[in-house]
Amino acid sequence: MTLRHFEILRAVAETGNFTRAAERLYITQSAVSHAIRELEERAGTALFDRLSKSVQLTKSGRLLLEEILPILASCEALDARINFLEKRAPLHIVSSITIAAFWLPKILKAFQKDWPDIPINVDVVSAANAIEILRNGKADIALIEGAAPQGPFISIPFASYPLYIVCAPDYLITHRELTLQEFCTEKLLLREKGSAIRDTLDSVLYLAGHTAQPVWTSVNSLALIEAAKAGFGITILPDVLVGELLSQGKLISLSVQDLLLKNDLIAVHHRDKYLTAPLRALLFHIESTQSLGP
Amino acid sequence: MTLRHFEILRAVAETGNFTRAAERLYITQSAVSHAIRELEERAGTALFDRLSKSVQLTKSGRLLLEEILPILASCEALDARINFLEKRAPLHIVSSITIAAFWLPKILKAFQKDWPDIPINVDVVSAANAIEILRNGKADIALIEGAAPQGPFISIPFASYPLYIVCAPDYLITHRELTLQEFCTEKLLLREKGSAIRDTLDSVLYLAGHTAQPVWTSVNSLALIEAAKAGFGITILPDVLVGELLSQGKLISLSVQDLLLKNDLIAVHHRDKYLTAPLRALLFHIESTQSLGP
DNA sequence: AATAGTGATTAGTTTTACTCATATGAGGAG
DNA sequence: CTCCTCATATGAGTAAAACTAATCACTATT
Repeated sequence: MTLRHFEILRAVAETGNFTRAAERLYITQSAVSHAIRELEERAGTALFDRLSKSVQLTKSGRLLLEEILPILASCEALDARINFLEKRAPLHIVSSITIAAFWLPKILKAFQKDWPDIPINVDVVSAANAIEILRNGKADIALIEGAAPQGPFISIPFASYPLYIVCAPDYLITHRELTLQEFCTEKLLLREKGSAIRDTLDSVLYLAGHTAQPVWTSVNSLALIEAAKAGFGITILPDVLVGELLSQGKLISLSVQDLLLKNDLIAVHHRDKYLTAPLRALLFHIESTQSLGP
Repeated sequence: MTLRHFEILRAVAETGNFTRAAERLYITQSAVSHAIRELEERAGTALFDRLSKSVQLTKSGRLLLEEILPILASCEALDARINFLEKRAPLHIVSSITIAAFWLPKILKAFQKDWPDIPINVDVVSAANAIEILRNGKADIALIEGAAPQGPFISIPFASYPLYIVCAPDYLITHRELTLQEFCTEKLLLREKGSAIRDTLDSVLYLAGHTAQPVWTSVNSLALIEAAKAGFGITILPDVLVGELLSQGKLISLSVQDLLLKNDLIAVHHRDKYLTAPLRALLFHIESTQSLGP
């Protein structure tokens, strides 16, 4: 009992004639005869009465036909859509806050011009969570800041942004060029551990034998900006967030010896996960993003 | 894209493992691998991500699986019922009035003991109509009285009943044994042309050079009985209808030289129509009916 | 009686589905 | 680090299935 048998049964029922059913299916009458007989043997009863000039469904045949018609219809509908499976599968993106705010909108706008029908799902999470979600296969791609993660992943750097070490103009400070050691003794307003900026800072300090002991920790960069503006201390933030404040003179920029001044953005996907055409297109748009980035 | 591919896809999705899917289906892992690849080539995208120890449906794979599950379920439900197609197909019987009233109840009761689930449909029609319905394939079997019909039919005589020529005791008549000619000059109360009794009578008279000119014609034998009881004339009726009245003396029996005294009952079916098991059983019960008949 | 139109049958061929044997690759254990 | 286990992939060969070609048998029509 295959779909083929069902197709042949339907053709015979519709033409009332083995020979014409065969012509419609581009096979020989003999093949039709075989197929119907196999079905009849399987059913244990005749499906057609053979009249002299035509065949006619028996009651059993009619019952069977009624059952197979919807099955055939489903399969044919499926067959028509199977080429477009990818176009109906949603893309799941996890992204850091900053990338989601400043890069992702442009990327997705460009992507959706090419693939307007792909549903897109964005989750904003920390870098560490992003990788975990990727590992579990719950997302197709992660856009994070910082270093390429260990594990079964493929990382593609696609942009970077400068970081500024800033404080309020009235924040009391001896010089605008600090050593690492001096920096560590200042009042530091920092992002939480696990965030790209903080992790990079911590590792640089660790290698130099220092430790940052922030007076203020926040998961939200905007809170750090406000704290810095109010003169509570020194913070490190992306140019996209503080560029305008610097030019307005509401914050001033410091420099610290040997301290990183930029953050890398990377797109990460699971090594073993198949790249669908839409996903490849998305990656292409991400890679083309460097020039768009601030 | 065959049902087999769908079965394999489902097995892999459920086990998350080509090898175990193969074991479940009693085929080799290689066959599973081939089948999945064919589906993936057809779909133009991966359906499973190959992880190191297992495989996992991609989003496209999940979409496809959702579509094929109901199809597979329908096919399996069908497969379970296909053996019993005959048991769901109704039998369509056409029958003459007399047979329907006096023989059919016993026959159907016996039949339904063996095949309790077969729906049965009885239409009571004239003999001529019965054959026409049979010719069009609208009925499976006809139970009629009279001669075997011409055409692509198989007729099985299964019983016969005596006919009585009767009139009221007070009906004025010279003798109780009439010649054909005398009979024709009496007031005749007869069934309509096309009925078994009338057709047989007419043909006997025609061969002897006579014609019946009834004073009363009815499609309903009971009306003829009442007319005869009231002394309107002579009628010819089956023993099952008049036997009791004769023994009560409300009607008396006459004899007519060379005139038929019995009617044959035959079961007729179309030569080209397949005999299902239930239909064969019904025919068997009909043939066993002789002894049951009155 | 000849003929046209139909399905059935059977032997042979092509195609498909599957197996067998082997390659390949990722993890984990010694 | 190498070897072993546990996976899938691949390719050649085989068995099974589907199909073809040729012919038969039957019915109805001319």
